[in-house]
Amino acid sequence: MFDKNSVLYRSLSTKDLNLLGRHSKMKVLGKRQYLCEQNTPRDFVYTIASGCAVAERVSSSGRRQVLSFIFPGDLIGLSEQYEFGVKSLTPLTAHQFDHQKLHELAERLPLLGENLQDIRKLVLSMMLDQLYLLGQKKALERLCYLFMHLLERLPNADVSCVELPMTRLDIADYLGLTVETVSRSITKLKNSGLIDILGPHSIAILDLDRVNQMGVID
Amino acid sequence: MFDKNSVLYRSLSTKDLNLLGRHSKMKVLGKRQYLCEQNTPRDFVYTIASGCAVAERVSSSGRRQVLSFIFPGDLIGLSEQYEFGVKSLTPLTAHQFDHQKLHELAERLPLLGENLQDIRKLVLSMMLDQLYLLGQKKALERLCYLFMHLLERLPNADVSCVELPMTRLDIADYLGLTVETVSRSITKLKNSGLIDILGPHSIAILDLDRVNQMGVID
DNA sequence: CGGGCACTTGAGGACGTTCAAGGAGGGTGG
DNA sequence: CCACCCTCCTTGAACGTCCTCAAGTGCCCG
Repeated sequence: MFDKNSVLYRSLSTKDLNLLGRHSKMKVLGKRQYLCEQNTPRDFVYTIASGCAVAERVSSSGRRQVLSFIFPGDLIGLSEQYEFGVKSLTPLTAHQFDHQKLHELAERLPLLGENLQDIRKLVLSMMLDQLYLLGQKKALERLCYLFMHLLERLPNADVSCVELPMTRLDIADYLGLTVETVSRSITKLKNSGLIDILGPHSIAILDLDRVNQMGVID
Repeated sequence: MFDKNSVLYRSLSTKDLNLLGRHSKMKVLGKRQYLCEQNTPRDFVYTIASGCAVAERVSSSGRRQVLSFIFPGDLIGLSEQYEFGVKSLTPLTAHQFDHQKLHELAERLPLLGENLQDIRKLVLSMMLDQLYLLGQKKALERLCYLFMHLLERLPNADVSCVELPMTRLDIADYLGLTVETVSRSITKLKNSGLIDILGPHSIAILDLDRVNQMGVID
């Protein structure tokens, strides 16, 4: 039932997983629907079972920063309040937990508590990477970072075909660029022979070394 | 002994503070010295008693992202490994705790544990702000954000005089800009009458409303 | 007093944005 | 099933912001 790749469920016994299952509810969303909305009190915690989503922060002036793309296994809702909205990119299924219950369970199942801690560390580490990305890297480098990131995180991605479940606008708002710059940069990467464009929503990575080198954050 | 403004010590009884004090050691640093270095295993947790510091991440290519400016009361070292270096900007004093001991104490003192959780939330929230800042805001807006931030956080700051304990390069690396852009933007803010430059390391905020409006993140 | 570092300012250029237009795909209703 | 529309993507041209390179000034510290 639960995705073994999820950090939340890692190392848990079948018994523990069943216990978790009894406290979870399945939530199903269509395309471009909100799993949770910005600035609302957190009621539930979710783990993504299938599909992709985006965590976004929209200011009153209308500008939007995409904080993260979200994939199967990921956990949503660790902070007290939803400081950002989460919107599905594809049809999506998620396991819904009452956050109070989950923390009670974490007290009883030390492994679960550890997993929650690990998730917090992962989130922190990813955010540090993104800060470096936005502060220091150029448009082409940012895109290479994204492609490597997607290659790692998308369930069915491989070098010969990386699906892009998000729009150019989502990418732009994630990388701190405009749609046009994203589009032009992708074209430029293709013309340089680093990637191939298989369709508007899928690319192939032709020169993994160079894409990786341009994208890495160390 | 301990700064009451620090979130870590908030609400703690004198008895609890004394208990903490018995497990802490004073650490004293000069200017521009490392409290902890990037990519070294975390051995200690620190709270800043006096002085300012900067949390920075330097990549192998030499580019540097300043993650945060650090002020009295702030806590350093919650993550497993130092994912960033912390360097003093001014002479600095800090309370040093063994991180193992601190977490044991947090088990025994629920208030302390809560404070640690609150700090994690604050850090997360500040990082989200900074992501928005770097992804969406322009140079002038970033500077206004910094000034408002310093006004809130610096112990002795008020509208008529905000000290800047960091160099232009620190500011540039924090805001994802170059030294020259920072310098020019400060001049531009002065020429627009939003601020006054009292010296290379102190400014006055003349039009608080507009500076705030340009800097806010919502 | 000298040297070095930090800060400022200028000129020119690169990178990214804005504005505008055109095309391609997908979904809906006739 | 086709026509239409809408959204998304791409491309071009002009512009603006920020960066790079370079020079000059001021200040702190030895």
